[in-house]
Amino acid sequence: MLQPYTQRVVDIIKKIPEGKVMTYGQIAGLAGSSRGARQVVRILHSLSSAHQLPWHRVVNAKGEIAIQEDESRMLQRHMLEAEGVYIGINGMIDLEEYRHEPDIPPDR
DNA sequence: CTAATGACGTCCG
DNA sequence: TCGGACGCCATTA
Repeated sequence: MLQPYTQRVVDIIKKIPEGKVMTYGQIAGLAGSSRGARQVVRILHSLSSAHQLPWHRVVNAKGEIAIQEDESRMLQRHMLEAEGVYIGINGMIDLEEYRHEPDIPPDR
């Protein structure tokens, strides 16, 4: 069993639809800790492969791909473009257009 | 109990 | 506008 907070983060990430993205801070807030972005990072590191998580739909607050490692960074970019998410010349995604807004409000 | 981790966010010069 | 310092915090060791 996963810890409660971890479980909520996982559930939220799994609900991000194709062609949309969410930021770390946004996910953390919906899970109950608006400043828990770093937990989301840890979760992606430890559970992305085991839980069928669409990790590529998670980007930082600026709309950039957060990962530094080149291989995975390009992979993520391709995955997003394949879903119709256009990434600008500076590596920026237009959050106004692609950010996923769940109907459920943040509980904290 | 403390220390470390981490693909972040925000403030300030 | 940009980069660096610092804050943050659930979870694990």
